[in-house]
Amino acid sequence: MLTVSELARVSETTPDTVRYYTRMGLLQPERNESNGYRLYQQTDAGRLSFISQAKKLGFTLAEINEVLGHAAHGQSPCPMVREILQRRISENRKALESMILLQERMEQALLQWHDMPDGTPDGHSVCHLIESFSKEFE
Amino acid sequence: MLTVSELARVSETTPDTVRYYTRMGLLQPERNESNGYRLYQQTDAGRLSFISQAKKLGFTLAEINEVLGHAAHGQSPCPMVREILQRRISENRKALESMILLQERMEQALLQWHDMPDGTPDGHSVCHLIESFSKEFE
DNA sequence: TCGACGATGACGTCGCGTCAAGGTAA
DNA sequence: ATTACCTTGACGCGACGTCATCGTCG
Repeated sequence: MLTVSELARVSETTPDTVRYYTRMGLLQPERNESNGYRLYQQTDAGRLSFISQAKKLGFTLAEINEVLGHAAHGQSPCPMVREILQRRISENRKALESMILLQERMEQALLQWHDMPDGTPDGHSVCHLIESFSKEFE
Repeated sequence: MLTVSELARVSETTPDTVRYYTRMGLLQPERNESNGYRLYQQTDAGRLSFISQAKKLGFTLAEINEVLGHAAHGQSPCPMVREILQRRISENRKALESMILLQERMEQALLQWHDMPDGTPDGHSVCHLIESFSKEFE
């Protein structure tokens, strides 16, 4: 039986994270009745490593929790796992595209600003760099 | 003088967002003393459009607030604006790289799983798809 | 006795969205 | 009287991190 920080150590994570996963229901330790300490089994280390692998594949904790729940009922979680990954891939593709657009906008702005002077704010303008750049889109 | 939703309409945003920006100090409306309603000036529409342009350039609301603060003191916010954008560009580059790595991991996993059957969970395994994939890294 | 560990609970991150309970305007 | 608007305040998101205050272990 392992305490929070023992489990954290063998799993290369932090006690705070172990407590957080426990709060979210991903780990269900027993309790030492005399002092209330959480007590984990050796198999929880495997569970934790499963969790971090799934996170590396882009799964959210809520999704991992579902997967673990299905597995605990003896049902194969594999079809669900495939679906989640499909969904995450298309979501991520969209997010990537908009981040790339942002990056291009930012780099283009810096380039444009290269030869522009700084200005002093007046009633009409806050920062002409940003304002001039915004007119590109109109 | 404009109410929240009037300002929201001319600025193509929502009343909730206007109230949020106000709460964050980005807008400082007067108040109608008789009913407490927020009252914005026409120039706040320009301020709001400045805010959304800056957001499109990757600025956070906190940063925009700083920029507006400098401008209000008559100081040129332009040098700060250049620095922030530089910083944001390198941060974004790192984020992009890790998202691309994630995307590659996810796509590789789906490919590998294509010819693998679903499994039933036992004591040693939750979902062999995820577990088999994790072994790639060891 | 002391320092490292444990517990719970609450609050911070970011940019809003949403909900409730009520007052106001036309 | 109805409906659309306004107010404040609180809570939700995701995945923890951190802090306070306290009890426990070796």
